[in-house]
Amino acid sequence: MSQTVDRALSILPLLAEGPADLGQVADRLGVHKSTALRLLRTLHEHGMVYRQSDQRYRLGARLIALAQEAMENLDIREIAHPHLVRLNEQVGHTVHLAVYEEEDVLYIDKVESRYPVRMYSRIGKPVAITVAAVAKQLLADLPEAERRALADKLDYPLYTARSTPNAPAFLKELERVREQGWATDLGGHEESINCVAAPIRGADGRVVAAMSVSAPNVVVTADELLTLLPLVRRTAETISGEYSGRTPVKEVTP
Amino acid sequence: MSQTVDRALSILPLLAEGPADLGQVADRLGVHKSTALRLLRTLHEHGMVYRQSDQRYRLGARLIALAQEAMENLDIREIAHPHLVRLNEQVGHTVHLAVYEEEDVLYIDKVESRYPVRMYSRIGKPVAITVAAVAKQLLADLPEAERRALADKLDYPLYTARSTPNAPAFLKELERVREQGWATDLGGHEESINCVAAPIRGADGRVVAAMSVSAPNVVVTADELLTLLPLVRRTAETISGEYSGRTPVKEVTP
DNA sequence: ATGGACGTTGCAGAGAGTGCAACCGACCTG
DNA sequence: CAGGTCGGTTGCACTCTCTGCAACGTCCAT
Repeated sequence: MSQTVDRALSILPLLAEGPADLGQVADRLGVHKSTALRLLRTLHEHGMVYRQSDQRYRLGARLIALAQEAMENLDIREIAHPHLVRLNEQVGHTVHLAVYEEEDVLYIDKVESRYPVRMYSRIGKPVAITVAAVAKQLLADLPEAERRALADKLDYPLYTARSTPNAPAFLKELERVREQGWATDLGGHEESINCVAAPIRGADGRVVAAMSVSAPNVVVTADELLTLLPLVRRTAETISGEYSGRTPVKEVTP
Repeated sequence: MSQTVDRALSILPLLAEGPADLGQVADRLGVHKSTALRLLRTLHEHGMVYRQSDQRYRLGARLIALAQEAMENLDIREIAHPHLVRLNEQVGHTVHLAVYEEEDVLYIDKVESRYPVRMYSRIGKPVAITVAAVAKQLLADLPEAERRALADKLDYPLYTARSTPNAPAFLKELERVREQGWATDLGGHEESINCVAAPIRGADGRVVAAMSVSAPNVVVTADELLTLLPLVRRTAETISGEYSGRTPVKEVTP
């Protein structure tokens, strides 16, 4: 809608790939160097990009700090956190909280496994959308049309032999998740890692977030992990209650 | 430098404070509603802001994902990580890695304590710049003029009785850190938490990052923590060597 | 020296962004 | 249910801002 801002913002994902110099930025934007320079300068003033010692640009600290604030302000995160911790204390495995937002699924909270073998993931990191249990859980709740459109648009990388192979399979899986009210990922992302996920719903019944418990095969088998499902669902249910205001929470004097 | 982009970027920190509606954004920017609308639309297209169900805007998922990528691409982080993990295995306490960048100090990596009592901090979070050991370590290396200018500009919140109270005290402290080559925070941020930090230097000798070990009083006393100093410094030294290319690291075929 | 690569600056022209005013729809209120 | 208000949205004419160009400066390698 706004050309200048559009161009400036296009620089960011470009720099996210790695540092680039003025010429490279100008080329990839398809604008004159002087134009790119002015845009970069403005981004720089706001701390969104940083000029490293070799004069090349990379993403800046303010961007990271902003993202941090953005996450801390998500109230679902605040409400869910203590419950995630408690669940982690009970089961010992890694617990994740994720949200869906306009074609992205992001982990927004994580409590680390107490076992030495841990799963790699990071808060803020986009989730493997076609296979992760939380992603399935979140997408399963989209309106039919949106779900189909998204499924068609996605890539289906074969992380493992059990990864979701294509759109029809994905849609079928989402349908199942929708009906049963929980989701799994059994080695679809990493051969040896299984997850079970449950939905967190707002007052209107829509899924606002999803949480999951993940554990590697070497610690518990998939079957053993599934026995935790009732506990996971109950936790999600508790969080839903608190989030939607059904459960009275302690008042905070302003 | 570029008015439009400048305005658009100014919206982000504003939304970081919490969700806002169109009118509020327009007011705080000092522009007409229609202008604010167009800016927000552009930001929205890039996923930098998100329109929640009550029509208000908040920061979007793409911003968080971008920041994530930005951090993963910091090569100091990549190099340091295994060493931080190893140190954590040896001492058990929380290990942090932080960088300074244009008036911000950020944690860019963290390995959690293995003790149940943990320190609150988060990757990407701006550090308490006037008291944290890593912050002192990083600022101590700034050129004299810049250090003074920054010290004057900062606020000196009294987190505890031992917090750095003002600019002169801070500068004196930085001077000491500079000379001794390590830094501490003994209850200056949180009454019961102590940290020791050491610098990581690039090939030119400049400090590029700082690392620290933090532990609460209830686990080890400040004196006990200080006995770990040689180990911390040695680790920092090893990372410096690898980062500056003095230590040959395994080649990666392109 | 000399050429090239890269970043930077000043300028004039034009295209993009701006504010205005009117519109729309939702929501209250009398 | 008419009338008011409030918030978001749209079309338009004006003009201010951004753009690309060309020239310049600097550094490096030849």
